[in-house]
Amino acid sequence: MSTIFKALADPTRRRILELLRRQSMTAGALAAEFPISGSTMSSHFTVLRDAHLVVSEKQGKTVVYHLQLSVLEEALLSFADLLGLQHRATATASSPPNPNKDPQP
Amino acid sequence: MSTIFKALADPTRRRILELLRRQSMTAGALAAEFPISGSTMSSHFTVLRDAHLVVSEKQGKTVVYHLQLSVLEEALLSFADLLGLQHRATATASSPPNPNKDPQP
DNA sequence: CCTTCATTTCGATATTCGTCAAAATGTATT
DNA sequence: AATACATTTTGACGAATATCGAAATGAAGG
Repeated sequence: MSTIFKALADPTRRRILELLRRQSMTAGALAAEFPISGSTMSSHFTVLRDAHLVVSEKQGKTVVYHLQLSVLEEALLSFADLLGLQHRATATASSPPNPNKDPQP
Repeated sequence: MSTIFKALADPTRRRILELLRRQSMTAGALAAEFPISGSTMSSHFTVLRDAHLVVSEKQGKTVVYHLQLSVLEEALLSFADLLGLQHRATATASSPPNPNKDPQP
């Protein structure tokens, strides 16, 4: 729980998640979106990976990062429960506005 | 946003919120629930106050802390929106299990 | 094989964080 | 006023964090 909130506590990392919701991206493509060094980005990726908010997939020369929306969802939900926040059916795996690949077969 | 997530990133602070949901409590009563010093507790209170997750009310010799559930709710909700998480009617101000005072007149 | 490209790891540094004990500040009560 | 109590502020410390540039690793491609 702390791991997740700690991961969410940094604006760069929240923005990374936001970008990854639209589409999975390579480390390089993500890094290009921020004015910080690649090595710093890499450590942000590590934090997000450790929190299981993203997974990485090596694809030849590059590394693609995927958002794990369900993990975030679960965490937020169980925290909300802890505090007695109401919520009805925080639907799992709702399709993002424009999914990664497979443009609607 | 960062302020809130940062506040939530510490287990002691999350537990404080949890306790305050059941009932508003004085600084001392809260401190008694944790194995850490009063001064440390005080700085946790400051973090929570800065995030507007609690408000403090001076009552004579003591200070009573109140949870601001709506703020937490709003933050979680708008973050969920940002990530496109579904949610239906995260009802505001649902009465806690056993409200602070006024035992059901 | 050697180079190039993508990413991560490694030190290094500055800042923030959680913690404590001691001191300071209020607020009653005597 | 002097004392006692509740809380906060201060100053100190070690651990963790965000950041960088340089070096290391790994995968194609020539």
